Amino acid sequence: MGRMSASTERPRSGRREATRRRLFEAAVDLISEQGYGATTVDEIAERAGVAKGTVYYNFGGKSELYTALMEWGVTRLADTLKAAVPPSASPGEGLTAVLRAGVVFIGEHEALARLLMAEAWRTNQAWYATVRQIRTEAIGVISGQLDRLAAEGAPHPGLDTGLAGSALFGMVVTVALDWRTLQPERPVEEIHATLAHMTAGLVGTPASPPKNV
Amino acid sequence: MGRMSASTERPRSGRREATRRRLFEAAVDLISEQGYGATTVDEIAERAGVAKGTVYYNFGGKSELYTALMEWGVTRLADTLKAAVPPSASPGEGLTAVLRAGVVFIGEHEALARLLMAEAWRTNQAWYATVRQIRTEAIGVISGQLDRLAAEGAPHPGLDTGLAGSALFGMVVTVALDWRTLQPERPVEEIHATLAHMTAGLVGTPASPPKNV
Amino acid sequence: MGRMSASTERPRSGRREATRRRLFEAAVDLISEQGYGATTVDEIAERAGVAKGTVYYNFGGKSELYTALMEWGVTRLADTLKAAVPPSASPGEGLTAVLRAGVVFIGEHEALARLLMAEAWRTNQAWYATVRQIRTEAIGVISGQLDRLAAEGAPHPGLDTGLAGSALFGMVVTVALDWRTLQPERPVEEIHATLAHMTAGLVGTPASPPKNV
Amino acid sequence: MGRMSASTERPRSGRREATRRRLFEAAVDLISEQGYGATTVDEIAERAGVAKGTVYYNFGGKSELYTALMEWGVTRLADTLKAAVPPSASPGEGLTAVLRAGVVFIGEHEALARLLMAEAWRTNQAWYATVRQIRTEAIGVISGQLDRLAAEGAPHPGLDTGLAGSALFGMVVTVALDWRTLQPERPVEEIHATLAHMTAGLVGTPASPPKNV
DNA sequence: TATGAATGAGTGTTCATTCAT
DNA sequence: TATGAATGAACACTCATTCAT
Repeated sequence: MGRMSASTERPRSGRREATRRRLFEAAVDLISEQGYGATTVDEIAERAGVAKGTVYYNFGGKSELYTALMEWGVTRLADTLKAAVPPSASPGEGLTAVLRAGVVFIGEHEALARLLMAEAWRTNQAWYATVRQIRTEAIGVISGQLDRLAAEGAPHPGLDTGLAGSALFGMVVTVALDWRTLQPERPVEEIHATLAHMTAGLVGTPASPPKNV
Repeated sequence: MGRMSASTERPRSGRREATRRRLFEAAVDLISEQGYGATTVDEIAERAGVAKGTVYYNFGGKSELYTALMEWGVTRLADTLKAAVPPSASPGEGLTAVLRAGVVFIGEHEALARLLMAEAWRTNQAWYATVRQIRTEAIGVISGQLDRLAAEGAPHPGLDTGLAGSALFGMVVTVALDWRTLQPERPVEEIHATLAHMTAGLVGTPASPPKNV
Repeated sequence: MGRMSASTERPRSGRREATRRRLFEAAVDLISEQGYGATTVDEIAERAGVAKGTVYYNFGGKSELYTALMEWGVTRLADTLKAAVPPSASPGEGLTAVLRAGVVFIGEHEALARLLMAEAWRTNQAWYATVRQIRTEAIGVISGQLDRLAAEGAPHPGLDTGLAGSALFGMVVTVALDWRTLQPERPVEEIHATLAHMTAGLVGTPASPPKNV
Repeated sequence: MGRMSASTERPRSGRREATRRRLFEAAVDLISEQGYGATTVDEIAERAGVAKGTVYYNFGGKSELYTALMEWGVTRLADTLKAAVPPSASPGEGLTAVLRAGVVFIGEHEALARLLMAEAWRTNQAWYATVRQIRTEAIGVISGQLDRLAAEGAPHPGLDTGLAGSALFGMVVTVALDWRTLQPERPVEEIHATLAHMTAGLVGTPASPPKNV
């Protein structure tokens, strides 16, 4: 937060909050398509339907807008993944659910996912810390399920669940983005099915006939 | 006399070819560290030890240099992966070998891998076609091994090997970059081992005995 | 709010219009002295007392500024010529008046006249259409008087008044510019007198005393 | 072709002279269309079919090439006009002949004529002196005929023949260029006829019957 | 006599940022 | 709370010129 001078937090999104949201949406679309450097503040303001100065009034600058954007978006991803695991789920079910939720989320927020991958390893950017931290959270949700599997004496005792979480995260994002970019007409179920095949060995599911779960 | 010969090829490397190579090397380093937008032509020329005009004389512009760079680099990746599969290898061995080669390559060419992921889904860039095409080649090598597995009646009959190839590609790049970025001190063998665990179900390897770690 | 109003017109001159005018004035002087290619945007901005970016904010680029300039200037020429013919004038008087007005205008706007001649037949320039069109207007005022003369059964029945207008236009501009460039100290009346001599045959005026013919 | 290094002037145009001529021709066309500033040495060399360095080897630089060009071209104009007056011609016939020769010359050397008008009043250019001097020569031929007319007690006793020569020169060039640019399909005779009409008053020709066409 | 790769000062243009309204 | 005219440092790019071959 941080603007807000005299009075306290105002929950109701007045004119200001609406402006910020419009700027967010304009920025995600443009930056994910063109990249941060190639997207101008003019473009963002124009697509949002406001004057250029308004960007500065509301966010202080281009990079602050971008950081806020990443924070906003990636938090939603982490929250979505966390919410995807039913409390009663078995570890295997939990893992499957998380991966499915990831695919669905990316299908609905392609732009954000593209940004996430583009910035994930660019360590010398101002917003790297933000991206990394929340990316870690997202991966943590996956690793959490792997830990539960391991605790149950799952197939691979010595598995490095941290690294494996990163692996599954990369797998999900890559598959989902390739799907949206190259074959957007395919039903999401086919994507899920492929991922289920890929992780069958981990989950301990008999590969071909997924009777249970 | 004096005009270009028929094709762009120029057999004698001579002065010009040497200059181009130096510019390539300077550009990969700088752009992968700083990003395309944040890298200036002046910097590239300076690191290559040539005058700025030489960049334009040889490549025509910044973006053309970048495109040539991507083509050059990503071709090397695809070639490396292709060379990684011994002719006599079983499908399972072949897949394992490809993934290992991918990790090794990325370990040695982080810069390139970062660029690859950053640009992979940025469809409106001038160089998108180049990146996509050669990325497809790289994934094709993986999918090829999966096809061989499938032909042998591997664990998952209905597997979409194209999508699965993309999944494994994303997994390998993500893991390898996370390794280099967050835990560069870990031995490469631990990375291989984790990937082996992840793909055990596919390869049909008895999951339990990962003796080599 | 905030976007452009319907047309490009902007009723309140305000700050912006003042800036544009200053840039115009700076540009005419500099370009007519040095030529378009030899005049830099920096120079124009400096003489106008604004920052370089302001040129781009207001005109979009150097060539657009130049086009606007030509349009502005040449429109003034055409307007001046049109206004020079008193409604009650005879055709002969009208023609004389137009030529006199042309000489006076050029005497006061050498810079513009030089540009006009320099660009008049440079057909592949961005601003050629503009120059040509308004030049045609100016010539049209002359041709109009010639038409009236012809209608009165003037000396030369078969005269191509369009071409003749072009001829007189070229004559006036050439004489006026040679005057300003080579003999600026001569009184304007001597220029008028010479032109009157030259056109005496057309106008049918007793050229002082045209005893014969 | 020979080597032949250390001999004296070679009147016969060897390889070198041919190269120079090709460069001349390329340069007139390009510069007259685009202007001096907008024409690059690369373009000139390419159109001439030689390497860029050859321009420097033969002329020393771009502006030297241009100066040589102007000198070459404008000398030809003056010579042509001088040659156009038969020794036996009356002053009136002589003037008519000069103007006709001017139109014909410009019809065949449009490019040169455009340059002449574009540079005629640009006093701060390196080649201004050249242009002015030879332009003066050309006008001198016209003024010469006017002087003869005046000496015969021609229609306008007090005529300033210097200024009048300039006027006729401008008239001829303007008409001829407008003809080539806007109505190139018209026969040259129509242009001559119009000019004859315009100068009828000077020449003392009975206006109505322009029998000679 | 000619070439063309290389140069680098100079220029047009962009764009994040400021600020008076 | 929002605007948009103005800014100027930074940048991509141009092109006349040089020189080793």
